[in-house]
Amino acid sequence: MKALDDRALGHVAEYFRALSEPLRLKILNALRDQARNVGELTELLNCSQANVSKHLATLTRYGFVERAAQGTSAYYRIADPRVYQLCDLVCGQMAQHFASQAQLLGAPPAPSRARR
Amino acid sequence: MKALDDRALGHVAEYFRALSEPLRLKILNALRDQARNVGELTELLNCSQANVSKHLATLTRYGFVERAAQGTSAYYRIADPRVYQLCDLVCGQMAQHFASQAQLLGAPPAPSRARR
DNA sequence: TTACTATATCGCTATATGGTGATTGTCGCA
DNA sequence: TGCGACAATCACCATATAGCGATATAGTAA
Repeated sequence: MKALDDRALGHVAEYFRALSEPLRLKILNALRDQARNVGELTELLNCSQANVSKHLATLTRYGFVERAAQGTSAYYRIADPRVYQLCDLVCGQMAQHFASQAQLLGAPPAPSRARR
Repeated sequence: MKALDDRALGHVAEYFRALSEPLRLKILNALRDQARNVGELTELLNCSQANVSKHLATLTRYGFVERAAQGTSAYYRIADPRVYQLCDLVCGQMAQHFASQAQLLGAPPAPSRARR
């Protein structure tokens, strides 16, 4: 990703946006170990079926999950487990960010250089 | 990220959202090799100064960049280079996603084992 | 057929936010 | 002091979208 043209960069932004909704992350988390159908997800996540379907459509469009019809049900499963690498990276970076913020707020001595 | 509570999950979503704007990605890309002030970024990215400032505020809030006042200027630099790891991961996953989509659409022979 | 279930989609509202121009605040210099 | 440059913020508009209830669609079984 040295010199990205605008088009590619827009795609990357869309990719991140697809992961920027708590409910979609919950869905990915619920599918971590097993495929589930819409009804199961609706119950697990405690929200409306329409909403789950809409978010599943988004996740499918970006290739995060795959759909498999089975009778009248639709089972979804993780299409690319590497999405969890992204989440793990973010978690690690967030942890460090929060730690440094806590240090800024709570550290009395303020050793090197403080304030933003 | 095994069992994330809602609070942490919301934070992860916010983190991804911060990276879901093309202009913010452009800024990060422009800061890849060197610190720049707001005026330079405004010219480089060919957009309004107010807009650049707003996005820089967002990037600062989430710890992606750091601000250093210097005279009347404000120089911004990458605070955590690991953000590029995220972008690289996304680029790789996107490339594969597009490749498989192209294969689904246009591939006649489907050589070894098709479809991811 | 008819009835039932499961999922996808539609229409809608409320909210969030990207973008802009104008304004404000701050710093450095004459 | 006043002036000019730079950056941050304000007020506003336009758009995107999460969420909801209602409806449409597809599969299954009687």
